[in-house]
Amino acid sequence: MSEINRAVKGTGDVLPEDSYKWQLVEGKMLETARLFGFKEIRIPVFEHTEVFLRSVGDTTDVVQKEMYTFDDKGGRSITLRPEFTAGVIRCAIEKGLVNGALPVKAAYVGGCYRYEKPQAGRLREFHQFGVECIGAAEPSADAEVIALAGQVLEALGIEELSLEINSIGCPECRKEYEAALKAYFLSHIDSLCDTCRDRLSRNPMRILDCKSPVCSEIAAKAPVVTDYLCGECRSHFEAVQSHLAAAGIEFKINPHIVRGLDYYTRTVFEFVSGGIGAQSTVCGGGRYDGLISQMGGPNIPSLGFAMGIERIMLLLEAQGTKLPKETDCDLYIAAVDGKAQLTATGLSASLRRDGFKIQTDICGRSLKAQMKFADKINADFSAVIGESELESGKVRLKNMKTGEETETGLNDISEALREAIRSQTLKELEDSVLK
RNA sequence: GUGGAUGUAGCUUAGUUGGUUAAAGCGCCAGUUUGUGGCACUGGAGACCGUGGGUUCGAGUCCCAUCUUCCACCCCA
Repeated sequence: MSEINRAVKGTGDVLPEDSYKWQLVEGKMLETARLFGFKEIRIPVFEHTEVFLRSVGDTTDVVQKEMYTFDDKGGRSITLRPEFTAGVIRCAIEKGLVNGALPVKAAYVGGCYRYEKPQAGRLREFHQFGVECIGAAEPSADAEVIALAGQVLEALGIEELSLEINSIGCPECRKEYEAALKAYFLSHIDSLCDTCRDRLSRNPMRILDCKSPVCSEIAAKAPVVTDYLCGECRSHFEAVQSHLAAAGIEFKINPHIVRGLDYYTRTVFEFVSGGIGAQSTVCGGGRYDGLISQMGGPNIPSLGFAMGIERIMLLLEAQGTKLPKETDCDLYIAAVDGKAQLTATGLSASLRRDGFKIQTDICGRSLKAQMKFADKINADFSAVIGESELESGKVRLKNMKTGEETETGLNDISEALREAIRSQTLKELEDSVLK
């Protein structure tokens, strides 16, 4: 296949038959966010490159090797968003939200772009749902944001996830910790793997979650962040835990959680799953108190999380979760000849205005083929228009599941259809209750 | 970016030690006597065998390169 009929590497399509799943999942996410007071924000897919350099951090992998950056025709350096936080914060500062009533609670859904080597659960265009809670410093805010993430995952029916939390302190206490960590790993430098030796100078905290058996054995005895937290950070972390307990949320403290974006401070957390291979983090987030001032805004705190929608889809798939699907077609109107088709066109138009999902033949097929098609698209009811119907002014509504037919006037079809749908759904409801 | 695997009709696959017009199931379209779906039967369309080179009288089958997808690492959602 040539380029013209091949999707770009690491991108995917959502087909018409599958889009309802995405609508359902995204709808559930935003709906749950609203329960917590988070309203949807929509920001551009691209920003000035500087926005990401300043926020995500210019030493991170995301910025150094994964951004889609280009110059536009006006000579501006533009980057496709690799994540949402930077853009949301930019918007909040630019539009003055940070000077208004706090906290600002914003939720988002949309595509992100990272030049990565694709594999299952990791794409070049992927989609995130997430929230930003701006201007809330209290530990209860951390707990609320974590609770929201948890409730979204619960509402989607995702099973067997574990919540892991950690505190990586403020810039002050982290400095001390990193020094201690460096000293510790330096004493074991001969045993560390190559990548970890490299990490020692750049970001020693990353060694903590190295998968190599030797490194993780060394890491297990390494100094623990939480022992180096300053008084304020320590009591903040403890209070977060109390609030999580009060909200009835189970969690595990994992001192090895390290987030790869520079802006994180204090609380960091992940929801991790076992079932979808190496890309096990379904949701990640935390606090970033310095980010807004770092981006030229006032000195106010902020926090949030993001979850990968494709990974959630993978989980739902792996669990075998059946997402409820609405009917695609209330009534299929079949026509036996050209004259009848004209009537069918008129009838379709008027019934659609009444809010029904109507399909009729637009391929010039035989009656039999039309019925087959009605069956294929799962039409709930069908009706045939032909000479006798045109003469008598009456049609029979056929229930495609039971085969039952009810006669009605051509002019009363709207009411008859409404009634037929109602009694059918009632019947199905009874059946499901009896079961 | 590093390592490993994969690639045959829309989908799932078969294809013998390289040998004539590349199979099957599902799906799609049409028909089984004229106005009714699901079942069955019959027929049809649909594949430059991922792509480009090479070896050979001859390659889906062998070699090289390249791309895709997948797996692990890296990183992250």
